[in-house]
Amino acid sequence: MKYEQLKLENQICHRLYTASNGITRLYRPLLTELGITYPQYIVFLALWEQDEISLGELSKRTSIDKGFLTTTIKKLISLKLLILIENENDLRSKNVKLTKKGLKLKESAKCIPHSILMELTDEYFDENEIEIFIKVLDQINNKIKNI
Amino acid sequence: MKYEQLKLENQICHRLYTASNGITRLYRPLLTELGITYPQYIVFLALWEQDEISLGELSKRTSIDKGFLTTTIKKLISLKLLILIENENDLRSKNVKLTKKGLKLKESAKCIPHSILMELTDEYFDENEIEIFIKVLDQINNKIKNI
DNA sequence: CTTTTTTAGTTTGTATACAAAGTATATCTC
DNA sequence: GAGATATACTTTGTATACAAACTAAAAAAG
Repeated sequence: MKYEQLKLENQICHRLYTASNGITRLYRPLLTELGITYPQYIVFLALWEQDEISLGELSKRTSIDKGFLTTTIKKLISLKLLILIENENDLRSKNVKLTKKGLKLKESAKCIPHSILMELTDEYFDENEIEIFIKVLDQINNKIKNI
Repeated sequence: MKYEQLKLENQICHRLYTASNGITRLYRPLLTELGITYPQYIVFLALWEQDEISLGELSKRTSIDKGFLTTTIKKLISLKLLILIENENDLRSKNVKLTKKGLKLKESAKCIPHSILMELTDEYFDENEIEIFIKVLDQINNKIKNI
């Protein structure tokens, strides 16, 4: 078959693209309850783990593009969930800091990972296969992280 | 650990999100040469396989939202790669049809899947693991297809 | 056959993704 | 320490993703 490799069915990338979009849709109603969106949630996951990091560092940890991160942070500041703090040692750099409201959100978010897991897995998922799935995702991410 | 499940490192979804965005970035330069974008490429993969299908059918096959598909098709029509044909039996429905130019693009696209594979796999990827990877993606997609 | 409901596609509004150009500060080089 | 270079972040422009409201035609129900 001359064009076998162009068949949609044979594109791992299309499966990945569909799955990623779908998972974001799965999160949407849960996150809407918290008043945030998926990439905003990713920002919070990073900050709940370590607060007061620079925009550059936050971009690295979340893999969210710096340009889009600027927009996202601005939005979260307008929602009183974050503030930006100037770095005295380097006036170009700014640190992101959770407000009390932003920190409190963590309590409401606690149940989200479990809820998502439940929605995804009333069909049987094999533990070992999930492990391999994660391994391959990590290989891909490792391969493309500098692109 | 009370919040262990909120750690970014433990989010399969974030890995998936990063991988999907990264793969799209990987395609970008190759597709730019053809003058198209990633979702446009997905539309072509579907049409090269079967031409003259309705917008609804195309949306189902590509998992591209109908609203966005309307925009995408309009763009591709302006690039003279497609045309829309009225369906005489149902005036609500329209069929998408490749132009000669759109059909010809297939020849230039033929090498893309292999190029992407080469870029991704100068590190070792295990055949069996890829198979499991695809299986899990299919399980996820199957689970969320109606959301 | 008229009314109701469903279906196919479009439009609108908001959020996301990201390349590329721009601004300001810091660091390096001589 | 003045000029060149690099870094941190912002802005701009275009494309993507998608919910929700809308339009028009088809199918179903009465």
